[in-house]
Amino acid sequence: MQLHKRDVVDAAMTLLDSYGIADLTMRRLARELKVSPGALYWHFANKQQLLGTVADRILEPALADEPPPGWQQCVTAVCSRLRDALLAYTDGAELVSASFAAGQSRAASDILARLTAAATHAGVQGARAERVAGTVIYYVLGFTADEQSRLQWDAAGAELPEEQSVLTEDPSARFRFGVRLLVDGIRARSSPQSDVSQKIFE
Amino acid sequence: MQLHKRDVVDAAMTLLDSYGIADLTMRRLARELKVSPGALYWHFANKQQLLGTVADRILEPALADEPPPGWQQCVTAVCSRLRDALLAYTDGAELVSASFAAGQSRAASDILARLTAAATHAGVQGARAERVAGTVIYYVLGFTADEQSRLQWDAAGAELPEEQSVLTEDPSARFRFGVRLLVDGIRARSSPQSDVSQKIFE
DNA sequence: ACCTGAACACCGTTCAAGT
DNA sequence: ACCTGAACACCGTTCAAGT
Repeated sequence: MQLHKRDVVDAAMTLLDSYGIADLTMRRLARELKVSPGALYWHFANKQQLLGTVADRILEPALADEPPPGWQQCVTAVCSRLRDALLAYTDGAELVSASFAAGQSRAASDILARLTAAATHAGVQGARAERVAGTVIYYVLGFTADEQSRLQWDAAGAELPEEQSVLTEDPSARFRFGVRLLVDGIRARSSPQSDVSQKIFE
Repeated sequence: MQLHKRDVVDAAMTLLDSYGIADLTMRRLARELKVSPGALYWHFANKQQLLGTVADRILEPALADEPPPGWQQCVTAVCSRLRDALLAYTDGAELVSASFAAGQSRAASDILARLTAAATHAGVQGARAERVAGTVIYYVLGFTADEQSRLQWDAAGAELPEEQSVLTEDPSARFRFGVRLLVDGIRARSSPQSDVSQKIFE
């Protein structure tokens, strides 16, 4: 029977979670679907576009329900749901990072929009709210990609060197710590009159 | 005459800056050096290791002189020198991000160490200082990779859509804004008695 | 409209064999 | 010690031709 976009993305998700991003190739995907490689190019313009669609699916659960009211709770919730969604698939963070950077994921843009709204609600003026949202996203993607690569390196055997132990212990706590750092920063940004750095840097 | 590690890295830097990371392949590099592809594997274990060495060279200017005293000035200086170093080569941010994530760049670790020292100096306790340093690095790499990709997309023709204009205007100011956000966060973290979020989140 | 088959122009890595 | 040549097992993408 006919090949649909949905089937392609389903197969891509399975491939990704089973073997990782390096094995998510157009040829491998075609083989799994028992079609010729060229068939995929009827449904997707190129690999980047396909990966963008995969990214959207990974991020779906992170967008499932409305974020809570109150900008701090909103930022915290959006970040932790984003991280959870990324961790749910092998190499999820790496794939979404790439698609976000390439501007190929609608879902990623939606998440950015929620963070921007939260920053505005926190009292950050106009265009600055977008910058705040960007800063937060960079952190979550960077942190989670790092966490996930260590996790997988770890799972694939081998004791960790002493030195790295502090970096792998309680990632959730380390993550929340960074989020709070950003929230504290936003609070300081949003009320310039109480902000010492204004004098120093501007 | 003999092929030395130095020559390989020199050629790699030229290739990177002229054609970007996608064209920095082992085979292309070998062709440029007029050797067989296999020759490179006498000097480097694999491509990842070679890219790590390239990352170290990109970061060299960022480590050239000691950071200023005073933790805020130190964080600000390390961040802006890091960004400058990354922007000096085509796809520099992307390459260094990958090598940093893979733990293949000594220079990247050195920069992390400087930020950790600054955080400690700011009064952040023990292991938390490393987390702060990580948060800052994720931001700088994420921001700069994004900035650079927009720059290059831009340079390669095509007017930008209205919507994206706010994201491309004055990147240096946007960058400093994010750094200040982090600095403000660090200040709040370092003096918990004056930190409202302690009550809310802990 | 949707897909096959085959081609094009590449990859990273290995390794016997040469000097 | 250092490098060649050739092979192995792949890539993404295109496109005439088929149904």
